[in-house]
Amino acid sequence: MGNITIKMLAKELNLSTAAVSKALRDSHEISERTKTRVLELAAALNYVPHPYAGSLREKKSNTIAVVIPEVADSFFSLALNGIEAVAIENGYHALIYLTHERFEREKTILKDLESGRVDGVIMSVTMKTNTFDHIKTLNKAVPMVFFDRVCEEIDTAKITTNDEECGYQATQHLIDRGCKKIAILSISESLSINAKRIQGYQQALLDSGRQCEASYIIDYGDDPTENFERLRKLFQTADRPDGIVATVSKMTTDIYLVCMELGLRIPQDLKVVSFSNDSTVAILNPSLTTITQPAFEMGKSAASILFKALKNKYLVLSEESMVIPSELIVRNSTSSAV
Amino acid sequence: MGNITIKMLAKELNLSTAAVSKALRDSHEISERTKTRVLELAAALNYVPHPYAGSLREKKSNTIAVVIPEVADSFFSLALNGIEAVAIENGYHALIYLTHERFEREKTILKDLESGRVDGVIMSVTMKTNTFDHIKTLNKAVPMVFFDRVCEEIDTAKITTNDEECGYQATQHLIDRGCKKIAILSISESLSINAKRIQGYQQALLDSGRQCEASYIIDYGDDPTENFERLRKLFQTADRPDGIVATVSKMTTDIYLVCMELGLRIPQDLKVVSFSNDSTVAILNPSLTTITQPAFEMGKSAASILFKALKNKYLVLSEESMVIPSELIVRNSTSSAV
DNA sequence: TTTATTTACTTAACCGATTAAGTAAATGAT
DNA sequence: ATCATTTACTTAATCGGTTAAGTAAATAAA
Repeated sequence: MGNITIKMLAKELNLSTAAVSKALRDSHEISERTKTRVLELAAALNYVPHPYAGSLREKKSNTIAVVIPEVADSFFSLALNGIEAVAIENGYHALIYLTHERFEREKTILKDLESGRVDGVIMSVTMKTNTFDHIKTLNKAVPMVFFDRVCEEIDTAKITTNDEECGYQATQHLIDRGCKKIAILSISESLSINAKRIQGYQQALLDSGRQCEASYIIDYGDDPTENFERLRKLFQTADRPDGIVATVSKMTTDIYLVCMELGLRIPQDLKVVSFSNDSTVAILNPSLTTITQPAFEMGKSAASILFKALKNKYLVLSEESMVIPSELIVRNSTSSAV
Repeated sequence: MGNITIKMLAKELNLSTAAVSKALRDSHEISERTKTRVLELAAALNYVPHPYAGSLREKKSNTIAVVIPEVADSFFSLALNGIEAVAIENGYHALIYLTHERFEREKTILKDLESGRVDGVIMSVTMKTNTFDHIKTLNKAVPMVFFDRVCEEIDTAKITTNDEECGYQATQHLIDRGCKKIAILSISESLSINAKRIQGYQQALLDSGRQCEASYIIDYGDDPTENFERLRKLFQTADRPDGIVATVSKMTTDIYLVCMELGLRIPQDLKVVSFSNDSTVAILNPSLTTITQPAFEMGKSAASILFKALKNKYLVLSEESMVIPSELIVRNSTSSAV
């Protein structure tokens, strides 16, 4: 587009581009008179410096990348809100990349980011990320901060919540409310947060003198119909669970719908706890007991730490990792007596 | 970061940077032997071209900006999904800017975008946008496409849904289900889509021989407590409505909560229709009758049209506007007999 | 055999900004 | 009055690519 450049300002004012550049940056080498002339013309012509010219020269893009699986998910959209807020504060721009849980896409995106397009990367890996060379390669070129779905193999800052403890808490809560057979829905083998939540679940069962039956750990995959069927089957067995932990928000809909279909009552026949950041949980029928993650704060912290690293290149990112606790919010889906 | 550049490849291969550049772009001026040598070294050293260098020369950033009020909102997050999908397909990158409904922020963002940072802009204005100079100025420099919250004053492509018709449909549906006193929650005076929804509401009332009472058009603002209070007051009057249309999703929670608090039963005492793209509406108590917008498709279309314009600079954007209809999905919040 | 053309490069300019180094004029110091 | 310093600029190099224009050598045409 035919935009105003420094060259055009210089010509108009009979100055060199260097003088104009320095005037705009308030250099002591330029007289007040000239500064005023430059600033006035720049304002009049609505001059906006071209960001890529400066970036090239300064080797600094003032841009970060956010690589996440999905944005139509309360957790990630809230986290993105937090990231963006901090980015703006720091005069940075945020490029967003959605992997849609596809490993190949993640690889392609990270490869592109090696180019110098961004100064730093904030990311949450896909459910399927099980090799890490692409991440290691990028991490050599650009500072990275992980949040939520972190990658243990990379030595950098990781913002997580207390997943294992939450798995424990959720399960313990169901035990406290009288559940005997507690199931858990698992999203991905390779995801560390998923593994931790399940570890917490197993520990809670063990601590209360129960056994962990593998058949109560249900895989929840990509295929919605299959997920639904799997739940329906589970809920129709003689040994059907009387308590269930959903490790991600979107599982909740299926649980409620299958219960409606089969005539199972929540919480009388089945008590439900879900990891969720949805604002509608309070008006579900019954309202849903949740483990609510500090999504916004996690995004904010991830971004803050990244900017700290960008300002201080001697910062050791791996020492900046933090764990922000989630909250168990008890509602009616786990009421004991009704 | 110390990345591989064309200069380094050139030195290593005893070639000029021009030769390397041409080899990488498969120019006929370069011999097969040399191309192979270049390509092999580039692959071995994991060369990724610096995007800003090319952008500067080509005056093309391969980046678009998405300016929206919020991302923690089902409509916008789904739309963003659609936009991003099309961007990737076209080899483009998406910069995201959130206005958080703040007019000043919108102005600052648009000003920055005049710089040449992006090749095009997709946007949905804030609730408060009531002057348009900042948009007009940007539109002179960069092609823009509006979606959902469009700006009538700007002559360019606008992707909307049939808002007026939907306001009519929602209201008519409540009339059909026997409602006598129908209220509507309004988000913003200046927002054209809001105005249209309310026009549809008024038309439906008129067409069925009723009067439109101003007291049934409720302003819903920024302050959550105030919104809640206003609803509570409305529902406590002798003349309280027996039907209500929520023009945005987040109002639903308040309606349900106020009803719970006051012991009003949905749908017996109050029937509710909401504009919403939330996936949880089916498991609310009672499940919520919605006008569901084609959010993903709107995002996709907006992006497709923008890229069409980027490929063909003679395209007249204002002729590409389109209206994608929403869908009334009847659920239990508007059941007539119970 | 001589000239024309093609091949396979290199040189140099450019995109828009920044900045180190150079310079002429004005001011200050001795 | 002379040299030193400061002021207020300009020139030129740079970031990492792309490309128009130039060129030497090889091949083809007359």
